Amino acid sequence: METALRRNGGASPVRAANPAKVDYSSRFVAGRWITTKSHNIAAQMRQGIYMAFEKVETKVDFPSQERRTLRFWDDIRAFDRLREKNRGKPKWSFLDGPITANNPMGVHHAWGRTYKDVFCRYFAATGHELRYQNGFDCQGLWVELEVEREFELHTKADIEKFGLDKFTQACKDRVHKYAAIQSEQSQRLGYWMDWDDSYFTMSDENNYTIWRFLKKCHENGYLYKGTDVMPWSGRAGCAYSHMEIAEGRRLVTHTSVFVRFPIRGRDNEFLLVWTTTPWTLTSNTGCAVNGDLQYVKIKSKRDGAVYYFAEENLNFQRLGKEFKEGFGGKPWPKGTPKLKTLHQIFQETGGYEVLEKIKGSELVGLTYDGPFDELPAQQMQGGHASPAKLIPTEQRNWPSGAEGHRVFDPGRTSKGEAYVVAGEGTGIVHSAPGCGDVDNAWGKVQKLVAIAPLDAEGRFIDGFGAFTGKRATDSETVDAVLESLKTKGFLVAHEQYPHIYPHCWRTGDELVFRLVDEWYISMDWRDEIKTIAKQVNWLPKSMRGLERELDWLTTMRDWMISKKRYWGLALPIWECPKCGHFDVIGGREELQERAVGGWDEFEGHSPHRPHVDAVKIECEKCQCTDMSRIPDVGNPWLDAGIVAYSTTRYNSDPDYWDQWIPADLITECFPGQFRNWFYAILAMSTMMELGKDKPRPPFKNLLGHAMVLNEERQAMHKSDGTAIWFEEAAEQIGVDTMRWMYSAQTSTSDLAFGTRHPDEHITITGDDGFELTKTAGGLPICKVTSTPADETRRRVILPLWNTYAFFTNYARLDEFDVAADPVPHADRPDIDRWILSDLQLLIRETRASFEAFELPPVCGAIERFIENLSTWYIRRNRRRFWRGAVAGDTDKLAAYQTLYDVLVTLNKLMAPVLPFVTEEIYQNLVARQDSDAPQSVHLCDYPEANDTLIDSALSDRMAALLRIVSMARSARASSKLKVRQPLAMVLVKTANDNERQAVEQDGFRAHILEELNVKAVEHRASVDDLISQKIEVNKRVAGKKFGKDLPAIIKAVGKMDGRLAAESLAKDGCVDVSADGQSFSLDAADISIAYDAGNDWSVAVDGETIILVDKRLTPELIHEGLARDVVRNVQNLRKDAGLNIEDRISLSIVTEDANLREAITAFEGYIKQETLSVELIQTENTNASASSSRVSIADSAVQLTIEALSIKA
RNA sequence: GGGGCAGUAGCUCAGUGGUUAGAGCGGGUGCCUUAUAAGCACCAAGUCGGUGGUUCAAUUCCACCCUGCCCCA
Repeated sequence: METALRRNGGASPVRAANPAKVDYSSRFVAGRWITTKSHNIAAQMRQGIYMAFEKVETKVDFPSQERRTLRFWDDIRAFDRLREKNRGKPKWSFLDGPITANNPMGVHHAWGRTYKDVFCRYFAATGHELRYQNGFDCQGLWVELEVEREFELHTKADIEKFGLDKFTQACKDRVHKYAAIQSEQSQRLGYWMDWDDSYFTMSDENNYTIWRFLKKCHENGYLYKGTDVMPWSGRAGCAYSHMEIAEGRRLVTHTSVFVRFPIRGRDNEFLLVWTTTPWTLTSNTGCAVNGDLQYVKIKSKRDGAVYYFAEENLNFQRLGKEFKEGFGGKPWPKGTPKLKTLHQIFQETGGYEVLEKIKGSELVGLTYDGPFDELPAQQMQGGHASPAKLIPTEQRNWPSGAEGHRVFDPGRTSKGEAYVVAGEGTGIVHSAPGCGDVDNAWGKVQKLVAIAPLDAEGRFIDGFGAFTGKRATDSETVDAVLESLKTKGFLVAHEQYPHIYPHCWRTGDELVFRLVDEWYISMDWRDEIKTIAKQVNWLPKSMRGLERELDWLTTMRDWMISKKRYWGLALPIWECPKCGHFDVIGGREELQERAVGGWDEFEGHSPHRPHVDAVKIECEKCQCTDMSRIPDVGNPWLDAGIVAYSTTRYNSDPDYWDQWIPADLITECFPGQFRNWFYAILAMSTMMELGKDKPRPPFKNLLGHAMVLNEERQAMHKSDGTAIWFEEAAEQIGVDTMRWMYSAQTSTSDLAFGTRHPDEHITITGDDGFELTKTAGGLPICKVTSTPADETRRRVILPLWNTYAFFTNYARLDEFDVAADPVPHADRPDIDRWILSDLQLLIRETRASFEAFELPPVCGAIERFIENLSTWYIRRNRRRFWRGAVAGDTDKLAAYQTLYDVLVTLNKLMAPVLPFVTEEIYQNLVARQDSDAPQSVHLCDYPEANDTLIDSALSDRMAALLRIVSMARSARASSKLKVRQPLAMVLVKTANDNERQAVEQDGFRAHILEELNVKAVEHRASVDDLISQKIEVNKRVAGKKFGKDLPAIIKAVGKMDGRLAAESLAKDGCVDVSADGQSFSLDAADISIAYDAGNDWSVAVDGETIILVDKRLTPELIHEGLARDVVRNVQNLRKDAGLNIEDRISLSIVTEDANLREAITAFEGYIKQETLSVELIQTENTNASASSSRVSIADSAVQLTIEALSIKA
């Protein structure tokens, strides 16, 4: 049952926090968020007021508007209605990867959550029933560590004193607290989920389904207990799996030592050994050499001691490259000296001589005195460990460490590479099977005992003399080891050695290596997982996800699933204290059946420590009734890996599971997940399917995305205050903008989101009375800047909004009726049919990209469309909207109907990505006009392309027109005549039929005339009679080629006929010139062709297209240009005076420039019409008023005065 | 040490065995505006990481090397 998933701890705090039931803003009234009465359209819609378009302001506080839209959705129960609408329709299954419920959301969480919401909205809009189940990841060390911090618990002993019951309850409480906060924040993002039905990985259902999985592993023989030397954190008190240590590698400097081991049976001869972890020398039992390697035998002059080590190491500059270049971007630590070569070390101590060179194989079999043979641990047969059972039975009669020290050759790896090589060390490797994983493996083969020196806290156990009780990683311990080595004559040299060393990724503790028993799942079934992985469509393609996952599956070791901690999955492994037999329990019922004690104590509790630990079962082998659960908890990736089964009622309702799995989509941030969630869910699902006829993958499509960085492209960290909290970004940037940023970003590229300014504490306020000074985590709100967000707003949100505002505000004035009979499509002008055609293409493209789970092309196509709409369609058609109302003006009606349809459809196309602003637009454009329309844009069907409206020939012609206009603008610009100055003529030598039609067809030509402010445009087959071509030498390129001959070549080229040269270049690709009696061939790189149209024409050339603009001015043209200057200045004045666009004015103009006065008189009608002037008075009196302005037109002083009249248009 | 990916303009990145290698941002200059905190046009000395090789032709294919990131050891 799904409900079982949130039964934990009885109460359901998420329900209580759910704003779908509680007024969104009221939660924050106490001290922070305050909401005033709504002014937006959505608010009016709630009251059922239908009327003409609401006036649209062009300056909008988008975050405030978003908050009001959230309330609107609550009020109309928009999400519930969407689910009702789609109930019973074909299923589309999204499976959520659980978010760690341990802290409030940061801005980086919003990327994946945007993807999730966008696809769910799209597939809902295309008529699918969805499961809207969000998930919280609850169990694991990260929660424990936060709880430890909260209650100031420093060690595992502290926790046990505190009480496991209390401790795990505190962990549950923390998870519930942050799950509630994250739910809240997600809703602010516009994430539509069933927030009452979130799953929690700590739920009974989730844990028992993992039990079932583990039992299946056991039944197949894949579960085993092993001992291994694992990276271990003394602070956290647990081993780290190989999956985890990668997270915490840091550059640190350790004291490394050169130590000499006296060879037994030889006088004054030593093995030279080197290590960066001197404390492990206490547990040395062997030395590894490479039998094929050349070794050297030298004699130190100081004391006559003889040393053996690899020949290559004598002069090897250790870390030479790192000293110069640093460690992968991290510089060599300051103050750490350059490392010495062995040659230097021996020279500095009196010099040495090389006695002979020998093969490594000659060293094999030598025995030696170890550096700490006096310790009891070194003298114990079979080695030493605590607890003693860590020593495998077969080893218990092996000779003690001190007795057994021996030189051996470990040979080669499975890939055929030698284990021991010369280089950083000495070619003789100190081996401590109790302190290293490779050493441990060698020891088993060589019969060298393991001495495991450390306890759970990383301290020396009994048997280590003065070291017992000391922490291995403390610097005093290192000093004590050095002192002891020195006293006993073992120390040759020590140094500061920088290297990348693993650390505990949570506590920062230096990891040590410790012999432990842990539980593993064998990976002998990795091929089965690969088969499942291959059934998944890994996206984006360029992530090469399948390859990366298969790579991991090939190389990964057995999966260590145990952790010696408290808060997590109780591993269902019961072990017999008498005979060592273990069994795995597959569920609660099975446990109850097998229980022979402790059930009462467990009954009524979730399967967590400590209560589940009380249950005892009977051993099938020895019939004792004392089998107890192992104290370990599970690896947290087990928790997240089972959700394809635990959240879909696999155990209780197989039909339900069958309908929803495989899921259509999962999507997560990919770095790390190939070996974490992606791996865990694939592996666990494979096991659950094992033995079925048709094993199914848990999901069909996997969409990954990269990481969020700060604007300097560096990782954001909570610790240094650079991580941006969700609400800081949401309320400063607006979530629509954020969602677009994430959706438009190439999925595989990290997003340089923005910068948090940790020292700039601010209060965010909104025009809805909103006030926010603290984050959900109680921290001060800091200023966030974001260039990509500003860019997105400028490029997408504002053009959309302003286009909408343009339409709406004119439609209001004109009382445009959306229900009017449509002007037949065939009767609409070219430009209308063009934008409608492009709109259909846009619909096709967005649908196709959504279906392919590719958001960047959706956003890219929409951005291009908005740009065309805003900078071409609207700009070209403005006058159709400005015209006064005339009965039967179908052209104007066509313009309104076209733009209306475009906006309404575009708005629906964008709704999944920008749910807020599209809702606002929809309410005004559609819902307000039509009481039968769906109440929300998110209840509308996604647009479908009308193929009959697609006219590709028209699109091609429009593209040709745009190219011609762009080129002509360029020609005009080079003429230095501003566009306000009308010109007589533009000539176009066209390159193809589309261009020719664009020039000659009325519907297109008119745009050229207006756009360029010219009186005529003509097509010409040739313009050779008007322009000349000039060839010039590209001196930089040609100079390198011709050297000293260049001056003569330049001279010769200057005399050439430009047209012939150009023809030659076009035909042969070169131009031949003779200079100084020599012949040179110039190619295209050596020369450039300039077009010179003389003084009368200005020219632009691109490929075959040539455009000429007539620069000759007549007095009439000059007058018209002046008149347009006047109009422009009056319009500015109108704007400054705050007049409405429809207000009439009285205009008076004072100037002494006779030419200007003449122009004004000649174009009086035009000026009055354009400026809505009822009267135009030219006087010589200066009558300054508020709406008066002195301007300069054609270098003459002019005073313009306007006065608003109360006459309406 | 092994494997993978990447290295192209100040920045972020497209792209290609074949004319003069592109886009956006940033910078500069000019223009336009009765929707737009906008917009438009133009301007730019790029060793296409390096060295060899294949080829008529290499930024593109091959080899080696350097650098960065990721994975594994």
